[in-house]
Amino acid sequence: MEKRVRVRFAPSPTGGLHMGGVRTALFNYLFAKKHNGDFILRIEDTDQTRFVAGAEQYIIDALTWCGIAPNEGVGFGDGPHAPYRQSERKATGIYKNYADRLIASGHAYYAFDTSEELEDMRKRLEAAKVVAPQYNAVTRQNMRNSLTLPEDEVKRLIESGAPYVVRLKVPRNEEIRFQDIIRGWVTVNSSQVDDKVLLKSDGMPTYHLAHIVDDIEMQISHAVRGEEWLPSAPAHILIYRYLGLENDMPKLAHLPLILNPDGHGKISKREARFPVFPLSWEDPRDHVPYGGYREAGYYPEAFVNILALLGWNPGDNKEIMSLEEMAALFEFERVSKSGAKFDPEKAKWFNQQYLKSKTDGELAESFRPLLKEKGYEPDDAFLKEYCRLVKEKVQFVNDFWAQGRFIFEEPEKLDEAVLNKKWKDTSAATFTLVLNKFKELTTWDIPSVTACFHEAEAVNGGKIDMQLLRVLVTGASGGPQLFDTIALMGKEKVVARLEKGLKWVVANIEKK
RNA sequence: GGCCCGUUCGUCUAGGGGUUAGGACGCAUCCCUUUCACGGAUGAAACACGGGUUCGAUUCCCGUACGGGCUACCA
Repeated sequence: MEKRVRVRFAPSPTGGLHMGGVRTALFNYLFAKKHNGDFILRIEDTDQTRFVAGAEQYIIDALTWCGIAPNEGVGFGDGPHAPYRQSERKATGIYKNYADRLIASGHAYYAFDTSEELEDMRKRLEAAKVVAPQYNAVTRQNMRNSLTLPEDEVKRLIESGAPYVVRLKVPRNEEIRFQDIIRGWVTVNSSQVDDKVLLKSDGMPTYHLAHIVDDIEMQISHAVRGEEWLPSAPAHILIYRYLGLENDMPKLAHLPLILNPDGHGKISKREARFPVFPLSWEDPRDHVPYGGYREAGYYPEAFVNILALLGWNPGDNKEIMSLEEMAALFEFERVSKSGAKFDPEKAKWFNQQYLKSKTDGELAESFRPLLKEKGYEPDDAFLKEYCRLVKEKVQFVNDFWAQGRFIFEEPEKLDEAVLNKKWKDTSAATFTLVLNKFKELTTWDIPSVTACFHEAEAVNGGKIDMQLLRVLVTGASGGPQLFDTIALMGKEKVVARLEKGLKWVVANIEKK
């Protein structure tokens, strides 16, 4: 019988969760949803030296914002396997129990080497031109551990409280073969694997031991994680094997990494010219602030959509998909093996697609608070119309203000490039005519304003340059639909702008 | 350096022994438009290289190159 699908996202709270981590969480989420399984959040806080206050809450907030909340685990309600924080699980003695089992069966051992002794070993090996210095089947013979020390000495050391670690006893030369759902068969020789530390001298398990114990205990069916774990997977296979759990271990899926669009390597928060965090993040240690996708104006649906298509696709050409649609289509067989460079331009396009699908009312509601910050609180009808005009021009609600700011505030200057290019000796008379026509107008709406302009053209005896009118009224060479904008601004404002603009242009622009 | 993983337009990717190698972003041109966009159409743009296997390879195999990851009592 197939195991119930239970997957976990297991970050360590060492900082803000970046977009790569979110994507790992997302794939876990999609897979769980597709199979009506469980999605668990487990916090892997076994490294006390790297613990960062607030990081755990950030992870919870980020997953929530993205709409991919786990249904079990830290921050999302305890399930049958509580606690879900490894530091708390350690208190139950669970990790030590498993380590003891490995020691009892002869697959793990105590090591008493100090960090200086380890350092010396590495130096010695490097001096001897050993390419990959490591604590392994060969070098452990010369170190202080329970395999080299007499039994009573080991006993004495432990009883005296001497610090020790527990290491995995990796065989010297053995082919380790395992299957990855995404990559197929992977083979590594055990000579490439070092005697990994399982239990640290502070009693905490390392990732290698802890995640295996927890995946077994929590009955995880699939371990989905980043490609950076591929090299240590053989060691993990060995641990499962020595524990007699190879048949119960989760299936493995190593996700390709998200790469920097320019430059090299995986995405780094320092050099990126785009947000790398879902939510803004400030590390309490150095107080360097980083912007987030939320603050940049991305819709969570868009953000998650972008991420999903970085390394996965449904097989047809569909790109805009809801979480539900993606979950229905998701499978690891369609996850690519190679890393994907993130394209910030395409990310913006995705957001634009989502923005275009919103109603004017929805847009008005999301723009209202931003506008209030600027000191303006127009009525609903005005705001909706504003959004209708401006939405076709932008990718983010955050840009709504800049796009139509001139409607609220007088422009500081008029676009001189356009004026210099197009202003003619007859222009002043032409636009005075337009101004006067506008002044006479009693009904001020889109059809009336449009008709009024056409009347002016009739009197003028020819087309009147709309871009010049645009500059005179709005200051800019481009912007939303002109007549619609003029109608929205109201007669008083338009007339005043036109008068003032005309005066300024006559005094400052050279005629053609 | 060693080990592991990878390599289709600039980017994300579809495809897969015989295809005009498809789509999307971006870019260019045109159409729509008396302004600005949206939209529509079109175009430029890719199978890393060298050997095999085969009637035939971009697709399978092997090398090389390039890219990425790992190489801690970090995850």
